Amino acid sequence: MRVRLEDVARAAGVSPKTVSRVLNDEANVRGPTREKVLAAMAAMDYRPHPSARSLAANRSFLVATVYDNPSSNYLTEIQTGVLDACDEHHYSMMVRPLHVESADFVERIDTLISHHRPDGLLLTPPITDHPQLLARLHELDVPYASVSPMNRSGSIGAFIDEPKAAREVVGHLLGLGHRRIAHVTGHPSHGATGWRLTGYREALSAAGIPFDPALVVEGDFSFSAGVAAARQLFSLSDRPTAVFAANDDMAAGVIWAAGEHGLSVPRDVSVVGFDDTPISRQIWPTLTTIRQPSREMGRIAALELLAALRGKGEGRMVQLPYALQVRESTAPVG
Amino acid sequence: MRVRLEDVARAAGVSPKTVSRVLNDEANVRGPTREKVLAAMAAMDYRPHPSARSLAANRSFLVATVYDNPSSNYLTEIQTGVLDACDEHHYSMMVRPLHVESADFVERIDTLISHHRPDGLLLTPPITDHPQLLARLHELDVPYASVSPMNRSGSIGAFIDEPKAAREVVGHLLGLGHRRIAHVTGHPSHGATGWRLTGYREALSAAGIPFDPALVVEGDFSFSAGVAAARQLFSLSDRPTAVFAANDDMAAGVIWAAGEHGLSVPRDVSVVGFDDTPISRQIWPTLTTIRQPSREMGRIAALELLAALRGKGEGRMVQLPYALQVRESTAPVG
DNA sequence: GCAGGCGATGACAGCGCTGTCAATTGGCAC
DNA sequence: GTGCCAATTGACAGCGCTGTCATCGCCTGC
Repeated sequence: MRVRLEDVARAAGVSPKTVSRVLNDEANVRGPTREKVLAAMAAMDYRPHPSARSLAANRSFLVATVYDNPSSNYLTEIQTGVLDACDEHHYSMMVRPLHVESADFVERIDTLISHHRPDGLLLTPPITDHPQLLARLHELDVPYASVSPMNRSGSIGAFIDEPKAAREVVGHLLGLGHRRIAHVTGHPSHGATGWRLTGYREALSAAGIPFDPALVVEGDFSFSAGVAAARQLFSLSDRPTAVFAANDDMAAGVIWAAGEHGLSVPRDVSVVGFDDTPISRQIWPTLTTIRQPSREMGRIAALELLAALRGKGEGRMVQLPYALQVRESTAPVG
Repeated sequence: MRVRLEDVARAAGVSPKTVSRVLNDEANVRGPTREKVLAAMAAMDYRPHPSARSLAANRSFLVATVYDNPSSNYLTEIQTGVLDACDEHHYSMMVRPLHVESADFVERIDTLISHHRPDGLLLTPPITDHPQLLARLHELDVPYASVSPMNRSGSIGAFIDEPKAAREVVGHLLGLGHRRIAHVTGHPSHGATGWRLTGYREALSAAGIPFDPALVVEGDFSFSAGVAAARQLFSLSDRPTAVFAANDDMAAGVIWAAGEHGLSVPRDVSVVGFDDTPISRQIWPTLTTIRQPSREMGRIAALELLAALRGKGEGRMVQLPYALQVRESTAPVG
C-alpha cells in the first residue's frame, strides 16, 4: 500500500489537515510545523493521490489544450510549453483536437468539460476567436487562456506584436534596397493574416512606398497557395524583387515557383516567411523568417491560467519577444 | 449540483450499485434492468465523476503517451490515434515528452507513474526499445503498448512490415530499370534503420544485384545527414542512378544536394523516401515514399492496450498495411 | 496579571463512486 | 408444488483527501 497523507501526518506528529495545508501551500501554518511536515513528506516519498484530491477539493487539477489543425510543429511546441507550466504546478494536461468549422463544435467542448471537468482551457488559434465558444465558456464560468488571440482585451494568455514583427521583416527587405515587395496573405479567418498585412502596409508606408494592390495576393498558409500566388506575381510585367509570405510554408512554395520561372533565390528575388518552422531550415536556400517563441508562449499562457486558477492573481495577457532570423533567402536587390 | 449516480439510481428504481454495474458494463444485470438504467442515465444526461470513479475503483482510466523527439508530424498523428481510441472507451490520455538519453530517464517514468498513476503507457520509438524501461514497467506491473517496437515478441501494439515496405520501394526503383541504387540509413539506435536496410538488401539480392558497400551511407534521419550522404554518393566515379533514403527528411536533403551537383531529379537521379511526411509533398519534385498509417497505428495500439486494461482479452501485436506513394521524384533510368 | 483577539491546529464529515459480501429472486428438476 | 442453485440485486463501508467549524494557545495592551 502506498504512503498516504495520514501516514505523513502520523510521522510528523500533526493532524492530517495540517499536512493537507502544507501540501496545498495554504497560509496559517507555522514555519517549524511546515518544516516538520515537509521533512516527513520527503522522507516517505509521499505523493498525493490525484483522484482523492480532486474529489475532495472539487477541482480536477487538469488543464485541457484545445486546438484545430495548426501545423503540427506549432502544436507540439505549444503543447510542450503548456506541459512545462503544468509540471511546475503539479497540474495535468490533456489535449483535444477539434474542428472549429463543425456544427457541433461548442457542444463538443461542453462534452469535454462535463466529462473531464478541466479546471481551465488553453486555446490556440483559430479557436481563440470563436465568439460562441468564448460566450459559452463565460456562461459555464470555465477560465481559459489564449495564445495569440485576435482580441486580447479581457482575456489572459500570451502574444507577440505581430504587426511590429511584420514591419521588421519587411524592413529587412527595405534595408536591402528592395522597393517592389509583394505580400502573400494568410487564411482570412486567422487573426495573424490581418496583423501581418497591416505590418506590411505600415512598413511600406513608413518608407514612402505607395501601396500597390497588384502586389498583394490572398493565400491560406499552405505550400500550394504560395506556389499559386508566386506564379501570379512572377508573371507581372513589373515583377516584385522580394516577396513576404505570411508563413514559412507559403514562402517555401514561393521559392519553388521561383525555380519554375527560372528565377534564382535570392539573386533574382528575395523571399521571407514567418514562424521559423523546421521547413525554413530544410529548404534551399534556407529561409529568412520571424521566430515566434511558441513553446514559451504556451508556457506563459498556461502559467497565467494556473495563476488565475490557484487564486494567485488575475492572470495577465503577456507580450513576448520575437526574433528576426536572417538566413539565405534574402540578398540586396540586384 | 450535478446529476450523481445516486440520482440515476433513484430515477431508475434500483440501487446505486446496479447503476454502477451498468455503467461499467459488468455481467449479471438483467436485460430489462439494464434498459431502465440506461434510459434514466440518458434522460438525466448523467456523466460519472472521473475522480470519484478512480478513487473508488483504484484505477485512473488514464493512458500516458510517452515520446522522445519523434518528428512532430509523426507524433501528432500517433497522438490523435491514441485519443481516438481513448475516446471510444472513455479513457483520458496524457502526453509526456522525455529524453531517452538522459541519465534519469527511467526515474522520470517512475515519477510520472507515481504522480499520475496511469493505468497503462503507450510507447513510441525509440522509447519502445529501452530495455531498462521495459524491465521496470514489468517490475511495476504497468501494462504498455508499443508502436513499431524493435522487438515485438511478448508485447502488444501495432507495426507495419518495414522490411517488406523497403523491399517494395526499392522494387519500384528496380522496376524503373535502376541497378545502381544507393541507401542512406537512419539513426543506428532506431529499429527502423535495420529493417529498412534489410529490405534494401533483400530487394537487391532478389533482383540478382550484388551488394555494394560503397552505396550505403550512414545517416541519422535528419535533412542535413541526407545532404552529407548525397554529397558523398554523387562524388563517386560510378554514381548511383537512384537513392533510397530511410526517411523523407533525408530524401529531401538528397534532392537538395542533387541540385547542388547539377543533377536533376528525377531525370538524372531518382530519389525515394519513407514515411510520407508533409515534406514529401512540400518539396519539388514531390517525393515517392512509403505511407505508414501512423494515426491508425496509434489507435490500434491504444485499443489493444485498453482491451488488456479492461480485461477484454490479452492485447495483441497487430500488423497494419502500408502503401507505396508514387510521386514525381522517380523516373525510368536515363 | 488578565481579558481579548487572532493565528494555528485539529475533529469530523463527506466528496461520488465501487468492492465485498449478504440477501433476494427466478428458473429448473423432480 | 417444493427445494435447490445460480443469477441478480442491494447494503454498507471506505477509497484518500479537503471544507467547515470548533478549539487551542499565544501575544498584546492596559
